[in-house]
Amino acid sequence: MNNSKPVRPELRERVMKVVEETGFQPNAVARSLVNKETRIIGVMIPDISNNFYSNLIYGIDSVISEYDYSLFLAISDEVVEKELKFLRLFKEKQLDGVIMASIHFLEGHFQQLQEIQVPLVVTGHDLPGYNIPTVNINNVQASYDATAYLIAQGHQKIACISGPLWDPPCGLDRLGGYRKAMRAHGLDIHDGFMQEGEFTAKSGYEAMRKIWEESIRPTAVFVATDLMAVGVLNFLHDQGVRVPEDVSVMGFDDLEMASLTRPMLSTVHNDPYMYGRAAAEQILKQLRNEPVERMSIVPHDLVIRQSVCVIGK
Amino acid sequence: MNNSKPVRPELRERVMKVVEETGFQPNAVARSLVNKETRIIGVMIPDISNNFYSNLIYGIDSVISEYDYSLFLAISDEVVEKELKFLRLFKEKQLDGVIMASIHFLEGHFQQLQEIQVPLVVTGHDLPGYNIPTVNINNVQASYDATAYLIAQGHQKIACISGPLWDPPCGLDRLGGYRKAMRAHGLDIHDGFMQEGEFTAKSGYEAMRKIWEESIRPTAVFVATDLMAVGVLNFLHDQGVRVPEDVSVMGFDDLEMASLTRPMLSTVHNDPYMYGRAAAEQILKQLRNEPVERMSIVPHDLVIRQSVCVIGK
DNA sequence: ATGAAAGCGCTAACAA
DNA sequence: TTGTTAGCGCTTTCAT
Repeated sequence: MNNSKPVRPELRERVMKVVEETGFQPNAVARSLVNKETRIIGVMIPDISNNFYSNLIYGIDSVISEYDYSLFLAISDEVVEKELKFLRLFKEKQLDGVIMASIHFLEGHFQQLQEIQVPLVVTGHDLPGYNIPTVNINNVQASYDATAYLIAQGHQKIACISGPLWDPPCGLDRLGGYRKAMRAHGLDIHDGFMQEGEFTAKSGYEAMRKIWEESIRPTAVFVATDLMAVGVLNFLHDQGVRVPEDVSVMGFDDLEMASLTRPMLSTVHNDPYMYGRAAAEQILKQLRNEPVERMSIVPHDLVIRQSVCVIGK
Repeated sequence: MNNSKPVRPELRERVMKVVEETGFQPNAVARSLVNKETRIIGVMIPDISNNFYSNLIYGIDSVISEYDYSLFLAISDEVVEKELKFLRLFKEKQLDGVIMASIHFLEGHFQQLQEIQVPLVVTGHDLPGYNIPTVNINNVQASYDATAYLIAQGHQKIACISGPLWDPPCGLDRLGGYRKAMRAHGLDIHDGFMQEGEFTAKSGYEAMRKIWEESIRPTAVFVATDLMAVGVLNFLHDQGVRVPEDVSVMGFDDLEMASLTRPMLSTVHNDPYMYGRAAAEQILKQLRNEPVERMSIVPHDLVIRQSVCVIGK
C-alpha cells in the first residue's frame, strides 16, 4: 500500500515483512498502464555531441528530476524521418510530455503532432502562427545588442559571419539583428562583409578568409556562433593579425571554450541550461493543467572579455 | 495484427481501414507489460554537460537505435544516493539493459545490482574481481605511451598533472602509466613534479603554477586530461612561456578543443563515441543471450599536433 | 479496516 | 483462417 488508505500498523508490518522476504519490486510498467502516466518526458534534439544540447538536457533534467520525472532521449540527427518516427514513438510509449529542441518544423511535423496530441514545448525555434508553447532567446535583439556594442566601441567597418540561411535562428535572425543595428546607426555594409558559415570552426575560418580577401577590411567582426568565432580567431592568428588590436571579434553563445581561447572571446551569453529549465517548467505546467505562456523569452546578456577593443576615430 | 500470423488479404484491408478511421495508436506500455520487454536501455552518467559523456551517449544511441532500442537517461551528478535511486528506477521501469559510465562503485552499488538483476555494462572503470562486463581504455598503457613519446623526443625533466587520486582511471592509472614510463627509462621524478588536478581547466592552471614555482623546471608536462591541459597552456601563455619551444605539453582525451587551441594540443586520442558503441554492443549481446567479454579494451592512439617539440641533448 | 474483483491495452494460446 | 479468452502487475471500486 502506498499510503493511499489508512492501515492498521499491525497489518502494515506484516506486509512489510513479506516485502522484505520475497524481495518484492514494484513494476512501473503495470502501474503506468492503469494510471495512464509514465512520468517520463521525451526530449528530442538534433545532436547530442553539441555542447549546447547537452546543457539544454542538463537544464531539463535538473527541473523534472525534482518532480520525479525522468528523461527519454531521442537524437534525430536532423533526419526528418527519424523526427517523425520519434514523435510516434513518444506517443506509443505514452510519455507524459515532449520537448523538441531546434527541430526544423515542416508540414509533416504539425500533422503528426496533431495526431498524437501530447503535451509539447518547442525550444530554439519560434513558431509564429501556431498554438505551441515555445522557449527561446530573442536572437534578433541579441545580435542587435552585440553589433551595437561594437559600434559603441567606435567600430564602423563591421563584418558579420552568420549561420546558414536555412536556419532561422542562427542564419536569418542573427544576421537580421546585425543588419538592423547597422542600419539604425546609419552604417553601410560593404559587399562581401556578410558571409554565411555552417556552424563549424572550420567554416568560420573559411568565411573569415573570404572577408579578409575583400578590398576593404573590417575592424570588427560579429560571428553568429562561438564555434565559428574560434575559427575566425584561428584564421587571424595564422595570418599574424592581432586580436583585438587589429581586428575585434564578437561571438555568440558563450560556450565553455569562449573563456578558454586567447584572447578570451567577448560574446553573447546564451544559456542552454536556462532554456532547458524554462522548457521543463512549461511542460510541467501543462501536466498540471496550469496555463502556459505561448512564448517565453529567455534573457540574454553581453559578456565582455578581451577580443574587442575601442577604436579611435 | 503484427504479421504474427497469416491473414487473408481481405480481412487485413478491412482492419487497416478501421485503423485509419479510428486513428488507432498502439500502446507500448501495455505491450511491454505482456512481453516483459520495453526496448529501452538505461544510461547512467555523472555529468551530461561534459562533452565526453555526450559523445558516449551518441555512440550508445548510434548502435541501439539500429535495433529499435531507445535511450533512458539518468544523470547522477556523482551523488551516490541518486545513483542507487536510479538503479532501482531502472528496475521498476523494467528497462531491458543498463549502461553505467564512470560511476564510482561502492559496496551499496554491488548490493543494489545484485537485487535488481538487470543486464549491465560498465564503462570508464575497471571492476577487477567482479563478474560484470566492462568497456574501457587501458589508461596505464596509454599514459605510458604518451610519456614514452615525450621521452623519445629527448625530454627528461617531465612533470605530470594527474586527475584527482580518488578517481582510479584519471588519477591512479594515468599517473601510474607516467611513473612506469619514467622508471622504465631510468628517469628520476623531481619532487613537486607530480601534481593533482581536479579535471577543470582552472585546476590545470593552478597545478602548472605550482610546478613552475619549483626549483627545477620541467621541459615537458604530461597532463592527464585535455581540459586541464588547456589550463596549463593558458598559464604558460600568461607567463610568456612559449609552447612548445620552452615547454612541451601533452594532453589526454583528444577533446574537440584540443585541435582548437594555439598551439594545437598533442594528446592521447580517447574516443567516447567508440566506448559508447562498444558498451552498447555488449548490452545487446546480453539481451540476445550471446556470450559477452568480461572486459573489452578500446584501443587508444597518440595524436601528434604542435604542443610537443624535440629537445636537444 | 480489510479483502475481493474488475479492468487498463495488449499478446499468446486456444477453440471454432 | 478467424474469433475468443486468459492474464501480464497494478490501482480503484465495491463489498464485507
